[in-house]
Amino acid sequence: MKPETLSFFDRVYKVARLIPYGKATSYGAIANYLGAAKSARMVGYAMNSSHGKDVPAHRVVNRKGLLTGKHHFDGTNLMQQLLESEGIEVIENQIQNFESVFWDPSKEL
DNA sequence: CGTATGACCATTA
DNA sequence: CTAATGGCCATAC
Repeated sequence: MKPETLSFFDRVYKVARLIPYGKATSYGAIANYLGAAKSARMVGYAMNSSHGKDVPAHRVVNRKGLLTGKHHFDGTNLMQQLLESEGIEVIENQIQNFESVFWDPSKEL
């Protein structure tokens, strides 16, 4: 019931679903992997549209590991809880040891 | 159709 | 060092 936007969004969703458990990536990393390093915003916007999809948006954060999009989740700390549930330490909406859980599609794939 | 905004990132001043 | 700006694509009004 949603017209196939068929764009970066679809590709972003695919990559987002490829994120392994206990890992997280950044918008720019995905955009870079898609060949649109300057379209990091689109990735974030795609997540916004990912509502109702199998896209683990909680595993996608900004370059600093900051849960910028946590505000878009159901609850206020839902995103943080999900990440912590995966073994990722999150404090004040910021992922600790981010590089430790950073998953770069461009490198892993 | 044109304008404004958005879960960002990198560069330049 | 911090602050400001450009770029990208899609959605909403």
